[in-house]
Amino acid sequence: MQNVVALKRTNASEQVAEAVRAMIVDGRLAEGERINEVRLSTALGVSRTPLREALGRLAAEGALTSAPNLGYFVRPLTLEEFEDVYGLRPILDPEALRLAGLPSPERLARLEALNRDLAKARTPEEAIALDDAWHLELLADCPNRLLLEMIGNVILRTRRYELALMRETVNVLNATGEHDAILAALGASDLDGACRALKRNMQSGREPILAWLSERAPNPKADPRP
Amino acid sequence: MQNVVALKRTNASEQVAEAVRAMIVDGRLAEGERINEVRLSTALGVSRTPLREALGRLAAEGALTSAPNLGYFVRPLTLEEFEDVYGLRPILDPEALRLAGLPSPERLARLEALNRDLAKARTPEEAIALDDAWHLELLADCPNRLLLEMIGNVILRTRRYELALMRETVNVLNATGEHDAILAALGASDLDGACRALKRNMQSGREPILAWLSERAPNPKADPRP
DNA sequence: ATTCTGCATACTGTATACAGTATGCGCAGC
DNA sequence: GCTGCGCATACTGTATACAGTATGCAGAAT
Repeated sequence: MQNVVALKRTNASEQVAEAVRAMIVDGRLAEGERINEVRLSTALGVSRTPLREALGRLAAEGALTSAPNLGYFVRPLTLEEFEDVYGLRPILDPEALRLAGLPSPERLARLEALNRDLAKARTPEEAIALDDAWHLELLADCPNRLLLEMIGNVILRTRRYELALMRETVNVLNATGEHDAILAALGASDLDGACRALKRNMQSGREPILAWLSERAPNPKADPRP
Repeated sequence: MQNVVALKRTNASEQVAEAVRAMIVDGRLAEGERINEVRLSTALGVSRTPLREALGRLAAEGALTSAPNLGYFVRPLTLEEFEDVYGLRPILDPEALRLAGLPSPERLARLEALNRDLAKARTPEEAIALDDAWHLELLADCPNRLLLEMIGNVILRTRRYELALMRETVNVLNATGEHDAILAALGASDLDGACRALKRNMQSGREPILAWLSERAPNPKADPRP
């Protein structure tokens, strides 16, 4: 693992966790797939020990599931997890915004710039990354770091669903209008209105994914064991 | 936490994680204490590998912190974490109750019984355990299991603070009245009123701990490195 | 042809060995 | 006496070895 840029971080398992997390959210590890520890560890250039520690952390985060004597599996995309994960953001995000308070002019300008970039995004990956960045920027002043951490985790879990939908159906995320509404309220110093608009924004992404999920019936070729 | 039923416990690291988690919340491992992996693993009768996997999970849960090349430390009780953790429950719990809806008569009866037991509790440990059980029972019908899991984790993190306060000052938790108010609203089918009362209940425990925390200045004898 | 049984194989779970880094103490130098 | 350097020690981070369990296949029995 010495080929990784700078060894500022002495910790291999941390880097491995990051790498595997990325492989999961962008689909290089398919949903339901069983993790072969030997293959994956050699592919990453580390031994099984740090890989397993990383897998354990990812399981705690919800990206993986584990089955005794079978090992780890990439968590399948299910209606149940989707309902849970998407049900949380309309709760968490508005509260975080309320705690963050009205944004500074600089932050407001960055939010508007990000939103313009989002309108110009062409690939699903780009659009989702910019949308996520916009929301994290919106909440950056929230003093409750634990709440922010939870939101970050929830964002990662939603990303898999959004990516899967956008790749299978050419549905392009169009949240710039909703973002504008939030920014307008913030510009008018209407924090409460912004929270309400944010809540609506967090609920609106739900329907298309829900429809797609419930119509694709059983999981494609995923190992359904966990 | 997420393994509610666990049919077959073949897994050592899981049991180790549970054991160490208990040692942390009830104070057998002091706040800020550095974890000696060799000592702890032999004390638990396992090797370092499963212990380390457990420690990694506990770090992900927030019970431990890790420092490169120094290992794991029991997370110290800090004002910052306290504000974060206690700030979350007034957000999460009422939303979970709203999703759970009005309780069945059986659940209502169990809640009243638990509350009577709580009124008779004599030790801090007993009172806290009953209070936690009451809240989990209140929210048991919440369909969002992920939200429940988060609340469970937050409860564990608050428990350390409540225990520490009650052991150092003879302050006895007295939440039965607030619980009664919630139950009264639920009995009158006033879900919204119950949610508001629950929010107040979640905020009221804050002040005494806050006062105690800010007056005890620097950490007692804890290693402040992490 | 089908089903059951036993074996070979592959992979996980755990223990242990080894290397690299932080830490504390003693000793030299001032 | 005080400070700085260097070595000894202890502990973490990682690799590897070993044991136990699940899985798939082949061959026998029906």
